[in-house]
Amino acid sequence: MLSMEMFPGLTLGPQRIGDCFYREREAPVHIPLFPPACEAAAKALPPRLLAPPPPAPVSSEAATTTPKDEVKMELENSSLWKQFSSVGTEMIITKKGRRMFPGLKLKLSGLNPSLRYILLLDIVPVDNSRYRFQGGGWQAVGAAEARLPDRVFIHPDSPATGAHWQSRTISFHYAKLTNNTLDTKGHIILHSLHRYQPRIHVIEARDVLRWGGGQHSFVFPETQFITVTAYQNSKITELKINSNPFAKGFREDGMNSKKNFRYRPGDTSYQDTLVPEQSLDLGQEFMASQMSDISITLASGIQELPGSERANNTMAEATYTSSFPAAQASSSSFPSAPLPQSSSSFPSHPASDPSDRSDPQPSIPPINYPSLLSSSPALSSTSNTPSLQQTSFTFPTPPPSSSTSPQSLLSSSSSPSSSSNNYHTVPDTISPHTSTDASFHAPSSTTCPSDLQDQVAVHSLLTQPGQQLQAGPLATDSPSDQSSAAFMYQNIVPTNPSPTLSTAQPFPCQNQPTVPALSCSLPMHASSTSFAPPSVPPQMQNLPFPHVSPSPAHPALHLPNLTHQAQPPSLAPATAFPPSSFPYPPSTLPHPPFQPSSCLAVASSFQQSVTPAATLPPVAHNPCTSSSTPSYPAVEIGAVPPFNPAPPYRPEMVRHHPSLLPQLDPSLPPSAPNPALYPTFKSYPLRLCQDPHPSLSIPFRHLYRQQHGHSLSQGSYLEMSTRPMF
DNA sequence: TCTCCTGACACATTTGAACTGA
DNA sequence: ATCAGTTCAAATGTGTCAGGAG
Repeated sequence: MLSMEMFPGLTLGPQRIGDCFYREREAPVHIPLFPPACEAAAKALPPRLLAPPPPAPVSSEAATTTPKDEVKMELENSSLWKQFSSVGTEMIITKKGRRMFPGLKLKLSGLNPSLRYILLLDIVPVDNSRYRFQGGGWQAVGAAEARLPDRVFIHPDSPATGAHWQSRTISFHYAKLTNNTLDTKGHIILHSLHRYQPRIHVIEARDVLRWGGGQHSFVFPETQFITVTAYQNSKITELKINSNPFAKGFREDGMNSKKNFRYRPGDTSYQDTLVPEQSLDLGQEFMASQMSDISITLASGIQELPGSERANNTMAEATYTSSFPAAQASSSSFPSAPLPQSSSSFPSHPASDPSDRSDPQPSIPPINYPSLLSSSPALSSTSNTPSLQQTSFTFPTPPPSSSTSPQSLLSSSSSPSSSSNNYHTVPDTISPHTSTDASFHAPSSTTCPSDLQDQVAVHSLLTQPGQQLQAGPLATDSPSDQSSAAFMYQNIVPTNPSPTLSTAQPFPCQNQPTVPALSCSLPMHASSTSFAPPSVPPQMQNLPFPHVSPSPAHPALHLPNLTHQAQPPSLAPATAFPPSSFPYPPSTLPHPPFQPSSCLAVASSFQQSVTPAATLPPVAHNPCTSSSTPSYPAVEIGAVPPFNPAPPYRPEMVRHHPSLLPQLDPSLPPSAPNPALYPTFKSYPLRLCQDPHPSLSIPFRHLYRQQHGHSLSQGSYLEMSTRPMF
C-alpha cells in the first residue's frame, strides 16, 4: 500500500514503519521522550531544522494550479451525527480501545489529484470541564483532568493521492478511543466524562517530511461527544443499538433486546422526546437526504420500531427526530438551554431543567447547528450547520518538476479515472512531489532506536505558530444538507485549556467556556452566528488574520483569504438541524483559527475578532425557534474579550530524524522563520515515531502529539517515553 | 450511598483461511 | 497452476450486567 520508496526515511525497521508523529509543546520542564542519545541528536540538529520552517512563498505554480480555496470536506453521515448530537453524543471508551460510533465518514474534494496527502484525525477537548450526567442532561461539574498526550490517528490510506481521497468515502472507523493512559496500541487517549471534538487534517504528504507543508483542518461541530465508560443517556444507547450493526443483538427483536430501557432518574423516555413538528422540520429535511447512511445500519432496526412501516425518510423521523424536540420538552435529558445558539453562543443560563438549577455548573443545552454557523456548505442553504472550516492549506513551492516520484503510494490512488470525477481543477500532470520524493532517502541507521529515527519533525503539522483562531463559516452555499460542512480552521493546535483559567473561571453558564470563546463575527445580514472555537489558546486569540477572504463557492466554509471582519460568512437560515441536547460550547473548543490558505498563513498573524460565547444573547429556549438564525445578533469579531495573556509562543523545537535532515527540501530557507511571522506561539511539533499498530499494513497510522508539561500544568504525560512502541 | 470504572458475557459482524470447482 | 466463489471459524465490535473501588 504505502510504498516505502516514496518515503524511505520512514522505514524504521524490518517490521514496523515509524509512522507516528509527535506534536509536543514546549514545556517549561522538558521531559525527554526518547533516549538521551536521541535527544542529543535532535538537539544537535542545525537550528534551521529545529525551528519551524519559514512560511514558504506561494509559488506561482501552486497558486495557479492548486485550488487551495476549494478543498472541501463533507461529513457524509452528518445526519447520523446530528441525531446523536441532538441527544448528546456519548462515546464509550475502554481500556482496550473502542471505535467511534458513529464513525467519521468524509468526502474530500478540491485536492490536487496528483499530490499525496495524509489525513489525520485528532480529538481535542472542547473545554476544560468535566461533565456529569444529571437530571437527564450533561452538566459541567468541575475542572477537566490533566490533559493526556494528544494522539493523532493517521488514516490507513495515508499517504495517498488526492485522486484517491476524492474517489471514495473516507472513513476513520478504525480509530479507537481509550481511557488507558498507558495505552501502547496507539489509540487515542481520552478522559472519561469529558467533551471532545474530533478534527480532521489534510496535509500534503510531502509536508510531513518536509516542513512548511500546507494543510487543511476541518471540524464538524456535530461530531462533538462526551466520553463515557458506560452510556448515561438511554437515548444514546437506543440510537446506537438501532444504528450500529454490531449491536443488532440488542434490538427489540434481538436476543439481548431490552424490552424495557432502563431510564435513569433524569432520563426522559425516548418516546417522550418526540416532537413531530419540530423533528420533521429540522430532521426530516436533512434526514431524508442523508438517511442513506442511517438506512443501511438502521434498516433492520427501524423496521422494528413502532411505526416502522414508514418509508426511509419517515423512519428516520420516527426514530430520531423525536428526540430533537424532546430536548426542550423534557427537562431531563435536554436542558432547556437556548437551542438556536451557535456553538459559540451559549446562553449564559442554559439550565432548562429546574432541577438542575441548583447545580453550580450549567447544564449543556442542545446544540442548534443552524444557529451556530449559517455557512455550513454541506447543509442546505437553510441549514446552518456550524461547521468550521479552516484552511491552512499552504502549498509550498513545489520543487522543480521532474517527476520521477511514483504516482501514488496506493495502488488505488494510481487510477486517475476514479479521481477524475471528483476534482476538476488540477491536471494530473502536476506533481510537486516529484522532485521532493527523490530527496527522501532511507535514513541511515543511527544510534537512536529505529523507531526514533523516523521521527520527522513536521513543521507545525497540525498547528503552526502564529496561527490564530478563525471562526466562522465562510460560505453557506452548500447545496446539500446531507453532509455537514466543516469548519475550516487554521492550523491551530488545540491548546489545552489552561487549568488556571478554567478553574479560576467559575462556570457561569454551562455554555460559557472557561476559556474565552472565539467567535467569528458573522455578517450582520445573516443570522448572527458566532462560532466560538472550542479551546483557543488565549495567546492566539488576539492575533489578526491577514488575507482572509471568504470563498463563497466553498461549501464547507472554506475561508481562503477571507477577511474576517470584512466579509463574515453568510449565515444560512438556521434550520435543518434539530437542536442538540449536547452542549457545544464553541468558545472553549480548541478550533484552530482560520488561517489564510496561502503559505503565508504560517507566519501571518490573523486579525481575528473573538467574542466570548457568553456575550451572545441567549436564544429562545425552544429548539424550534432556535433554528432561526435571525434571532442571533451578529457578533462582532472585534469584540473579543480580553484573554489572559498567553505565554509567548516560541519557535517549535522539532526533532528531526538525522538521516532525513539532509534530504529535506533544500528549497526551504535555511534561516529561521521571520520573527514577525512567528509570534510567540507555542508550537506543537509532530514527530514520527514507530508505528504502534504493526497489524496495520499502512505505515502512517498514528500521529502522536505530546505536550511536555506545558505551562498550564495540565500534567505532563510522561509515559510516552517509556512506551515500548517508542 | 453514590458515582464511576472494569471485566465477563452473549450476540452480531467482519475478516481471512480453507475448500471446491471451473 | 490459476482464479473465482463458497463455507466456516476466529477475531472483532457491541451493549448489558454485576461487581468493585473510591
